Amino acid sequence: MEERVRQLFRVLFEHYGPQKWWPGKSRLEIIVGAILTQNTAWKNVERAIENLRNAGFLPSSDDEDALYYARKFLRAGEEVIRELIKPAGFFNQKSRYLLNFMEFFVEAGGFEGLERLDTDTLRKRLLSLRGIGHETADSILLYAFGKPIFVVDAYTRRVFLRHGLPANGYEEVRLLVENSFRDKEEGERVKIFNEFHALLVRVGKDYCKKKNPLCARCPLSTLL
DNA sequence: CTCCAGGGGGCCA
DNA sequence: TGGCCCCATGGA
Repeated sequence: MEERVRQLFRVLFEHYGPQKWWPGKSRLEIIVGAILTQNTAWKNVERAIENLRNAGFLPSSDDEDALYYARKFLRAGEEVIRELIKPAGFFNQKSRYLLNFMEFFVEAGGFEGLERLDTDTLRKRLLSLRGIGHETADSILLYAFGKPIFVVDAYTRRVFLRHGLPANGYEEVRLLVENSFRDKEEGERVKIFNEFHALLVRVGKDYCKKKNPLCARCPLSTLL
């Protein structure tokens, strides 16, 4: 089973190459994007992020102080944020989710404070926030904090199901992938999980839509 | 017109 | 846990 997981990764990486995820100019922007992209096309998230940037709510790089921008969210309030993120949909919920996170972020002392926590504690703190479920929490851990956590999404489940791997329980799937690379160094696993998730999204978009299960042209078809 | 996208919460059994 | 409904915009 674990060998099959490693095969999936190998074939995808050899076919597509590095995906350069997560797109974003700063860690705070990555987190904002992770919340905005919930059940939403990335194209629409880009518009919302562009609106936020033009309004001065996002750092232009990690050299800037993320706490300054988080406080700016809190000062602005729901109404302002809601209008800016409208293109990303679900704006009534997501504006609250963003402010929820920013409040948590400021109280925790920003990245500096959160980095003092061990990964398991940080994961639990994130999951306790309204609007941050398993996938969003793990996306933040992997792409904004560089933790060796694999992100399970709908595409992962479709591909795994098609290839006879467990695809139901979130934790079951996540731990299967993480265990499949446990012999690697932590830094190497971060790179692998980063690419693996992005590659699964890529192959899913190309060949594994909801109404279009994997067709014969899928690069993974050779493994079936 | 319908379907769906880089989900999550609430409710129910 | 597992199923269902709601949330909302914009592209295909």
